[in-house]
Amino acid sequence: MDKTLNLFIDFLKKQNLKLTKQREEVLGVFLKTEKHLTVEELYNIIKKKDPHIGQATVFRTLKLIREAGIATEADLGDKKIRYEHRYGHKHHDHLICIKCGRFIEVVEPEIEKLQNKLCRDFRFLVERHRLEIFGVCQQCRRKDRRPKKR
Amino acid sequence: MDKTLNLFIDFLKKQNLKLTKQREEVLGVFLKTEKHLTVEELYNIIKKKDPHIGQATVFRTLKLIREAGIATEADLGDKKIRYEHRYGHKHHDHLICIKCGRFIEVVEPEIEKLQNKLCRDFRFLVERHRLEIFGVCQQCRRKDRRPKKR
DNA sequence: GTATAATTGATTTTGAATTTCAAAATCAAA
DNA sequence: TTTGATTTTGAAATTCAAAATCAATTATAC
Repeated sequence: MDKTLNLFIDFLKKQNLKLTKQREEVLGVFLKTEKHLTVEELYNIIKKKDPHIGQATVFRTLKLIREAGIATEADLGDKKIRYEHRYGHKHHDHLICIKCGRFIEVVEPEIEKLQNKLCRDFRFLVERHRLEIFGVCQQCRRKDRRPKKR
Repeated sequence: MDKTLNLFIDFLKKQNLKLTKQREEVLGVFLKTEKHLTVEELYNIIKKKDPHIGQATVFRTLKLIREAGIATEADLGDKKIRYEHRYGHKHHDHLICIKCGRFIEVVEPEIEKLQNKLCRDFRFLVERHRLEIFGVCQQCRRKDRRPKKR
């Protein structure tokens, strides 16, 4: 947490930006919340602690947090931009259930390796990547197989 | 092309929907255009041939085309939904340049295999997946290295 | 043909993302 | 301190693609 905060402070300094209490609070709550949050969701959480904070501040700070490399955007199928932080999480991909919206975080180092190789072949300098696999999760498949008795 | 049209007709029948000349035209132009199109872009192309067509029709038809499995959504970084058709294209992933927006279509069968294995391990029934790698393409890297002479 | 059900397209509405701008806060220099 | 330049904030407005609405039109089964 403090390590991540310092990372953020360093980033802000580099950009000639200041660490304000709002920015610190947005980062703090964001890191504490283990969810893939939209701007609005995070805003609603923070509003409870500090009713004076504005949506625009949350929006802007979340953007800074992403630029600082502390968060990544995730797309879980709805149209909203979701942010997930990396504090306590390594890079991972997503299996996303199209029935229930549930998602599973997965890592397959072999896939990562092959991706990097692929990019080298194209002389392509990777910054980040995103792999989303859409389908039906185990629970929903079971439900489909055994529909409600009547 | 005709094969794809038949696919679409079958899909429509299954849903109790009708094949209209508008729907046929939208599909036809969409398949002919080798681009990752937004609704608006496709609308503008079709409008030239048939000025009476409405944007809503293109929007709705594109959605049907996707539901029929003929197109997939692609996300090239801007916020707009882009559609790409599969006619003459196998499944592929994208390398997307964050400098110039250019993208490269790539396939790595080993990655596909590993993805499928991963899903089997999680008893996850794959419908589709999307892999986007963001970074800097070869051309832009060259430019960065040799900035304009002065 | 007629009934009925779906489709169309101009238009409006929605909603998330983003911008605007005046007020407030920050901070270095006087 | 006080000042002045600069940044930040937050309420509100704007933007713009996506989606919904609805009366008029069209396709299809009967």
